[in-house]
Amino acid sequence: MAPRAFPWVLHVDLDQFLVAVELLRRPELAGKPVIVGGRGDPSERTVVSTASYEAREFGVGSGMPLRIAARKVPDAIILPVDHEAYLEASGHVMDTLRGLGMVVEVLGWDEAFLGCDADDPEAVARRVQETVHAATELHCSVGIGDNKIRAKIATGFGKPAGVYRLTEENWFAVMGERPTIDLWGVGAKVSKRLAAHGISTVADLAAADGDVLVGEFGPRMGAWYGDLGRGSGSAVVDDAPWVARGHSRETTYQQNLTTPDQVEAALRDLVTQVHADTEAEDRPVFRMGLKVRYAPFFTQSYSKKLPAPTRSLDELTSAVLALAAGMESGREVRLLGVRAEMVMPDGGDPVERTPVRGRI
DNA sequence: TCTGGGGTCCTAGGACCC
DNA sequence: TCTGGGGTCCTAGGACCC
Repeated sequence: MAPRAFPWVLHVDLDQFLVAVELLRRPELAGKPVIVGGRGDPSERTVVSTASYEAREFGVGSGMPLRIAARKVPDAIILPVDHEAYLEASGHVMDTLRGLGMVVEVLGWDEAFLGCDADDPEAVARRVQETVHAATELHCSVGIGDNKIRAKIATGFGKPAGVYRLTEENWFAVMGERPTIDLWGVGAKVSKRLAAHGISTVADLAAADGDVLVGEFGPRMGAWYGDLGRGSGSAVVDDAPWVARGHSRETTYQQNLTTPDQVEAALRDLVTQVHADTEAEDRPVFRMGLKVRYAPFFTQSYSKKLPAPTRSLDELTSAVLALAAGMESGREVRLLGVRAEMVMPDGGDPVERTPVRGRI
């Protein structure tokens, strides 16, 4: 169906999704502090993907080094990330949502926007929760908004397993006095830069001088942040399948790489994986990128457009090795990443998307 | 405390052309 | 000998999200 704007947007977000999927096959872990991350080994360099609500009580959350999480919750059950299982559960959830006859815009493994025409969106939200639970035994929270921004932010107030409505009516009452970092798309860096202009709250941002924002962040992002402060945004829901612009593979090595031979072998391995990912989509590659993190934590990236789009592993490999010639010698390498950008399926330009996750 | 992996989009500055 | 302004393409780096 062609994308269109809806009077209501519902944002569906599965509660503690990775943990919830694990609990389905290990119900005896319910009620315990469960952490999903890496290969399940807290001695490795990795982070928490999802923590159960019980583990969050101890201050553990997504993105935290697994080592630290294990220290905070000594009796936590730490499980490895099982992509296949989550992908399958995710597909089941998304199919269930489509089965309701609604337009579904998938945002990630565990969340989606739904277009809603009904007069009583809360009733629809409850029906979504019941249907998803009946089909998958998974609980979700639902945010209701008059656009995607507000729907997305509303979900946070509904967790867990609740429903919350955020519209032009209550935007400033609910969000006005909150810090800008609570907005979707404002992180630590941007909130600090805003604060330097005396912009601390959402209401401050909404009232901020557009010229100040544009001066600080550029024409597009400046305008974007102003709109974000006012909670204004698109209500278009688009169920067109996602087409990736590229694929990348990266590895943080448990022991830093120290020799050029180790680096070259690792790069060849990564290029081979990326090549397989692009071949799986039958799409030629037009640009290759290389990311290097030197110890202790300094990142550099390089990229180069190829002379012509190609599907040859040899050509991708030589391109990456050529980029690697620009690496600093004699420094220990902590992470390597290889990225391939692919020609769009119809050969045309990629469709324009907007700043937050390219989706709103 | 020590920081994953896979994505997206935006901005700035240099090169190059007219 | 010293020098404009505008446009586009390319690359590096930054920021954010799940």
